[in-house]
Amino acid sequence: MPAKKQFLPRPTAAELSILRVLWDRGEATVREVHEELSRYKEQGYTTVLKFLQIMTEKGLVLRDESARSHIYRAAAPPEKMQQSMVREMVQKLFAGSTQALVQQALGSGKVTQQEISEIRRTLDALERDS
Amino acid sequence: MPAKKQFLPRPTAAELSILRVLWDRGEATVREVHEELSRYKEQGYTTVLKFLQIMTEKGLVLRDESARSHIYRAAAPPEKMQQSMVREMVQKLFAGSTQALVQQALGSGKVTQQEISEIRRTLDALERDS
DNA sequence: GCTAATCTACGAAACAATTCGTTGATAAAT
DNA sequence: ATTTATCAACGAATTGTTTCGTAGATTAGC
Repeated sequence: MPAKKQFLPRPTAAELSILRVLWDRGEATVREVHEELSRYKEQGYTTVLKFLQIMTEKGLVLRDESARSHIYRAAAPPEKMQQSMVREMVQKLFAGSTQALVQQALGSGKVTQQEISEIRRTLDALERDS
Repeated sequence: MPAKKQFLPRPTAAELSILRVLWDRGEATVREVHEELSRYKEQGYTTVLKFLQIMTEKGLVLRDESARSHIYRAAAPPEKMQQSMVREMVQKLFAGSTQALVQQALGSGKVTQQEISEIRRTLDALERDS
């Protein structure tokens, strides 16, 4: 039995772009990931293959080897990765203040009226729980 | 005259930890930065020196060489860096949705009652401006 | 069956990030 | 004035990231 990794390693930039494809499609072969990424960036097939092999070792993706074309999927859902990376950013860049991050994001990003309402509802729920 | 960098490069993890010290203190010598970082991580003096030299070349910090001990300060205020890095994270990890980032942050980080109120005021202000 | 195409695995090159030893210069202490 | 401490500069070793060429195996097409 292979040892399960206890916590997801932080993906590099290139690894993250691959994870996005997998999250999007659910699962994919090397060829499918490569075709998707090629739309944005010139990249060799074996480059993508190598990354997926490395990511398998790191525990970032899972591989189904039953067919000749191995099928990959992300080891964790996007929410888990988002949580982990947001947390890291709050610690390292916002001195631990979640609020500071939220204010920064709201101040510099586009947010629709409807999204504002949704955020309000989240704040309501947060208050109720405390 | 040295060419001014048009946009701040993204700092690496190690560079970011140095920037935090500089933002905290306003300015510092290599020794001061080194002493501060040594509290958390064993690190050689010349390692910190090297980083500050590299960061000077990259345009991340500014150096006053008038005294024997050069004095460094961050080239940009923390807000600028936060904005730039939050934007990148929204694009690469939240499919461009600022709201998704905000929801994720609120859901997993500690936020006090008072901070919630402040965020509400920010939302109010956002609505007025649109 | 033979040839093409497609796939994984391997290795290594190219590049970037991190670390620190050594050197020579300057200043401080004696 | 001589020794000692402190400093910036440099170069290089080490490690991590990104890239892809080549080889060998397997499948598909003829």
